[in-house]
Amino acid sequence: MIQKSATIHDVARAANVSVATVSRVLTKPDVVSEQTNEAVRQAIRSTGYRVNQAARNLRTQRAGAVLILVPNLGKPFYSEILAGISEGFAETDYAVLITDTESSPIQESALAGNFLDRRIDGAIALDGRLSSAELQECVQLGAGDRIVFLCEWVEGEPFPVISSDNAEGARLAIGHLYALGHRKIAHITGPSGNVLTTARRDGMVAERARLGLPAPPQWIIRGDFSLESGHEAAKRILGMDERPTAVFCSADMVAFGLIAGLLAGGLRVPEDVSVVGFDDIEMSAYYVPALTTIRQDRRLLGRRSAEVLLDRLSQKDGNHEPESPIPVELIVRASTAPPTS
Amino acid sequence: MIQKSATIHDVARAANVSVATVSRVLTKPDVVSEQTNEAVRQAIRSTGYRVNQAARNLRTQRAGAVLILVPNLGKPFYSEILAGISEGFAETDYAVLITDTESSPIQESALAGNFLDRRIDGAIALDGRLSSAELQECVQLGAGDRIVFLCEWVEGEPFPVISSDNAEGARLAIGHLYALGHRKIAHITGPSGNVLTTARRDGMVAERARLGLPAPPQWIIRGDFSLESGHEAAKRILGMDERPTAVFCSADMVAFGLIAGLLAGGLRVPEDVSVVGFDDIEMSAYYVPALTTIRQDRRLLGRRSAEVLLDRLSQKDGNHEPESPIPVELIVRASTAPPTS
DNA sequence: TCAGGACATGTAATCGATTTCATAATCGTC
DNA sequence: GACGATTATGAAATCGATTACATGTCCTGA
Repeated sequence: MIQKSATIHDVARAANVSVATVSRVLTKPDVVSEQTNEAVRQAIRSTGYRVNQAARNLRTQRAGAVLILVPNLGKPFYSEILAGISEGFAETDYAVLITDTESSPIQESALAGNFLDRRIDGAIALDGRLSSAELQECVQLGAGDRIVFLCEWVEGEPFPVISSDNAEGARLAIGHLYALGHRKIAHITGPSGNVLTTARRDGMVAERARLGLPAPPQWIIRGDFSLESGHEAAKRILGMDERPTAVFCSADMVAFGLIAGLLAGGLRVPEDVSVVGFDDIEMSAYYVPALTTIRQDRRLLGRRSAEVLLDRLSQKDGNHEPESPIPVELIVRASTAPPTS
Repeated sequence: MIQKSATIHDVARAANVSVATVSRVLTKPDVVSEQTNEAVRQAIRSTGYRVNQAARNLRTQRAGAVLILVPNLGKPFYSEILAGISEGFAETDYAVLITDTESSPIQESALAGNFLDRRIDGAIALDGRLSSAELQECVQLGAGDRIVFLCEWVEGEPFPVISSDNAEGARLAIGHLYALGHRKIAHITGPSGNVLTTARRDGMVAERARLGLPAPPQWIIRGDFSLESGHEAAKRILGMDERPTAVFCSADMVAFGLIAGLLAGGLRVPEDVSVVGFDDIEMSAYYVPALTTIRQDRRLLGRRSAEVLLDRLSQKDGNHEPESPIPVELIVRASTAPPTS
C-alpha cells in the first residue's frame, strides 16, 4: 500500500485556514487574498501535499485521461505517431491511455465502455474498423464531440479526421513514375475494407486513368501493409506475362518486402522495376536501394490529433471547421529510375 | 459533458435493496443470497449501470492504472514490446498509461509524481536513466515493490529486471563469427552510460578475449542504437588501415545503417565484411542481405513484465525470486559468411 | 449614519462508490 | 425451548476533493 500522504485537511490545518480556502488556492488562486495564498502555498510545500486525482475527478466529473485506440501496437508505423500524441499531451494534465484493439479480447465497447466507466474524457482512434454501433453508443452518451480519428476513419461518421492527403500522395507517386517514363504501373494495396486502401488505390487509379495509362486488373495486387504481403506480391509479379515496370506500394514496409522478393527472383531495382513506397519511415533512407517514397509527417499527425482533441475537450460549443488533410511530400531516392525496356 | 448514467443508488432503488447490497453483489457476490444476487443483476442490466471508477478508486485507494515509461516512443523497437505489455494487461482491469520520458518536459518526478497523485498503482520502466533520487522517492512512498524494469535498468537498484540475456547474445554472435573463421571482429556499441551498451560490449569483449582474438581499441566503435550511428560507423571502418572482417552491432537498426554505408563505400556484405545485428526486428528477414542477428522475444519481454508487475501488485508479501533473463537465439541469415581474405 | 455591494473566508453538502457496525432472521444443539 | 452461531441485509461513516451558500468585515455613497 502506498504510504498515505497529506490531504487537503492537513494543509488547511497547517495554514490555519479552511479546506475550502486551500481548494481555492489550488483551483482559482485569484479569489484568495495574496497573504492567505502565500500561507497556503507554504503549507502545501511543508506538508508535501499533492491533490488526490481520484477525489478531484469524482467531484468534478472528469477523468483526466484520454484513450488512444491502436489497431496493432506491434506495428512500428505507429511509434512515431504515438510519440507525437504523447508530445501533444505532455504539457497538459491528461494521462494518455493506450489500448490495442486487436489484443483486447472484449473488443465491443472498448471505447464506449471507457466513457461509461468515467475512465476517459476523450479518445483518439487510429482504427477505422470500429463499429458504427459502438460509435453511435458514444454519441448517445454525449461523447460524440470527444472522439477524433487519426490516419484512419469510419466512412459516413461525422467525427473529425486528421490524416495525410492520401489521394495527393498517390498522385505524386504516379506522376513521378510517369515523368520518369513509366507507363506500366502496378499497385499493391492495403487490406480490403481499409479506408486508406481505398483512398490510395482510388487516387492511383484515377491518376493512371487521367494519364491514359494501361490498367490491367492484375496490376492491382491486394496487400495488407506488411512486409510479407510485399514479398508475396513480388512472386505474383515475377510470374506475370506482362510485367509492370514500376510498382507503387501502399506502405514502405510493403515496398521492402517487394524489393527483397524481386531481387531474390533475379530482377534489379530500379533497373528492371522501379518501386515507390508510402510513409517514409526512418529505414527508407537506409534501405539498399534507398526508397523513393511519399512522406507522411507521422509525428505531426499525432501532435495535431492531440491538439484537435484538446480543443474539443476545452470548449463546449459545437462549432468546428473540418480538419484539412496534412500535406505529403515526394521523396526521391534510389529505388526509381527511367524504365530500361 | 458526458450524460450522467445510473449510480449505485438507482440500482438499489430498482432492485429494492440498499446500496450496500448492490456493492456486495459487485465485489463479493458470494456473501449475498442467490435470490438478491439475481435481483440486483437484473436491476444492473435494466438500468445500464456501470461502476464509476473514480468513486471506487477514491474509496479503495487504488488507481486502477499502471504507467509505462518509455525513453523514446518514436523508436520502432518499442512497438512490439508495448504490444506485449498491452496484451499482458488486456484481461485485467488496469488501464495502461504511457509517457515518453524524453518529450515529457518535467522529467523529474515523472514517476514519483504519478504515485503521489494516486494516478498509478505500479510502473514498468524501460528507461535506465531514471535518477536514483527519484527511485528512492518512490521507495519512500512505499511504491518500491510496484516498479519493475524492462530491457534496461538502473545499476545498483533492487528492482526486478526483465531483460534478455545480453551477455549470452554477445557470446552467440562472436561464437558464430568465430566458427565461420573470423578473427578480426569489431563492435558498434550503444550510447554511453546505457546498461545494455555495457552488457553487450562486455560480453563481446570477454568472449573475444576468451577466444584469444585481437582487440585493437578502434574496433570498439561508439554508436547509439540508431541507423545514423551505423552509417557513421561504416565511414570509420572504411577508413581503417586494418579493417575488421566482421562487425557485431548492438542493434539491428545499427546493422542496417552500417551495411548501407559499407555498400555505398564499395564493400560487399557478407563477402568483404560479415555483419551481425541484435534484436531481430521484423525488417531483418527482408533486408538485402537478410540479417544474421540475435533474436530477442520482444513481445514476450513485454508480456512477462506485465505478469511480474501484476504479481507484485496483487500480493503484499515481499518474497520474490529474482527474474531470470529471457533467452536469446542466434538467427543465421545472409549477412554473415566465412571471410574471404 | 446606514443600506448595500464587494471581498475574503468558513460551513456543510456533494460526487459515487466501499465498508464497518448494527440488526434481524434462521438454524442447530443440548 | 432457549441460546449462541451463522447468515443476509441495511444505516451511516468514509475516501479527499470541489462548491453552493452563509457569514463577517470593510468601503462607498446618499
